[in-house]
Amino acid sequence: MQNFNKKLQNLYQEFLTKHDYQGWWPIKGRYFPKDYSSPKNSEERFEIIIGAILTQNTSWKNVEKSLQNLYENNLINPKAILSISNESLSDLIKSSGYYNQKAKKLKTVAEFYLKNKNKIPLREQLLKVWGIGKETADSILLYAYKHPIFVIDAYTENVVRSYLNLKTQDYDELQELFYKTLPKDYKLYNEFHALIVAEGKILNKT
DNA sequence: AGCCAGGCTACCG
DNA sequence: CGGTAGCATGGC
Repeated sequence: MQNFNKKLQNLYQEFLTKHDYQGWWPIKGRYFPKDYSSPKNSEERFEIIIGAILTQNTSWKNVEKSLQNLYENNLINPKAILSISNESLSDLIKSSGYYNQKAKKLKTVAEFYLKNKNKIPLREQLLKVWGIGKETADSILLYAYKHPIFVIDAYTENVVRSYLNLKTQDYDELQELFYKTLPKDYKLYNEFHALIVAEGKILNKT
């Protein structure tokens, strides 16, 4: 077990050397390596939340195009999202796929965001929102609210399996692994998850 | 020309 | 309950 902890901690350094700082979460298409200050305001926070929805089972490349469309129409704020029709909204986010579902999800999230204005959401509250599951909730808590929450995704499962020879697919179990092993530091969790994605992308091709 | 991407919901047995 | 079809575009 001690050995396992050490392996996981070493993996962070290893990936950092290999991939360098990732600069997550991107704001307006730009990454800021080694800068963990975003979101700097409410608009950036809402942009991250929108991105977290749009990227569900979808490559970030496709999401960027949708976000660009939303900027151009001044839609990176909850009130604007709520005032546009479902048809127009889904049209703007078409490149992200599942656009009918996601248009609805964006509205549900916008409503939640307005209702809890200036409040930090709890994980259990986020999970009750239609369209937000564990990974999206955790991404929002980590990247939009800087909470020390470790995000688990398909890449994480893959990386843990190939580097640590652990083959669980259970979200909670995987998450617990990281909590038991790493200090609760949101910058560390931010970088580590981004590095796992960088590594996971390579892993899938080989 | 398939297969997959920074998942989630609804429904099935 | 656990398992899975459906959602849908763009890139490789």
